[in-house]
Amino acid sequence: MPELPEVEILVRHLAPLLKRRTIRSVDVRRARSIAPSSADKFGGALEGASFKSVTRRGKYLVFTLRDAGSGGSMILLGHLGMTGRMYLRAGNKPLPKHAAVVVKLDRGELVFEDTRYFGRLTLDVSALERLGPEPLGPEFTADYLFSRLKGSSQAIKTKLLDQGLVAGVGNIYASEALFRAGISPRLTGKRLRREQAERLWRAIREVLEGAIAAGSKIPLDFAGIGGRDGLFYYGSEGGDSGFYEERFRVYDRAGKACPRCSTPIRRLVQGARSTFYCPRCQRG
DNA sequence: CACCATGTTCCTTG
DNA sequence: CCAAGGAACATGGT
Repeated sequence: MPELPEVEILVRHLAPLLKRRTIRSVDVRRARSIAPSSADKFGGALEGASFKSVTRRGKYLVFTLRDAGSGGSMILLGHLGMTGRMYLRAGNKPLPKHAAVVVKLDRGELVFEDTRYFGRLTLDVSALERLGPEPLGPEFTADYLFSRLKGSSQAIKTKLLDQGLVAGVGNIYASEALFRAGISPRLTGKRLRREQAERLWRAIREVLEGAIAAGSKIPLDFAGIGGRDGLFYYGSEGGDSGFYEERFRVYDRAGKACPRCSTPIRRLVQGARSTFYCPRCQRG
């Protein structure tokens, strides 16, 4: 579920559902999924607090709460890791096998489910300080991107995964953006020309905006009322409409035809992660 | 059994 | 001090 567009869609669904809800108690079912790791401290800090807003920063969910005692603000950060999901549970359904944390509200309960337990729900907000600019915000400019990349001897694809460079791009959209920009994932930062940086800047924004627009059209049920749980899959889930089929042009498409030139898409490994690209459309 | 998976942090090496 | 590379975390799918 986890790159910027998926988190953005999740936040848009959750915000109205959680606003003004009060936390009654917190059921920590996996200690490693929270911080501070003491369930008593974690739950104690949250009990009685109410949601003021739910926003996003990079791949993080930012829950701004009103503290019951002091009346001041506090922030709860959420990160989905690789397999995290969040939704309000329908009262009649059992908890999922990998429910990590259940936040019981004055009405309903928020479930944080996470199969691999790489995600977190934390009161420690220090991770935010290390994040680079929002890719869709005003601070992320072509000049910024070029100046940050031009000294790097690292492959450009690997650099795009650096959350300190730009916040929210992950393994899928890094490949997608490079394809859209027609740039080889192996190109190093120092060999990237200004004009390429400009194209890459535009491609990153377009790819993310496109994914958000696509996600906005999917009927989802984060309130847990309908037939499906409120889960937003990036992949070929959902069945209806073949909607997901065209979401990715190169990611996970090794051996399949490039949508632009029909050359088979290739997979390579960079920094222990898969990269997908078209060897013909992405040279140099 | 082998290998792969949307992410981040920590450790080592240079 | 910094950059870069890799392992670790944990579970499931193919």
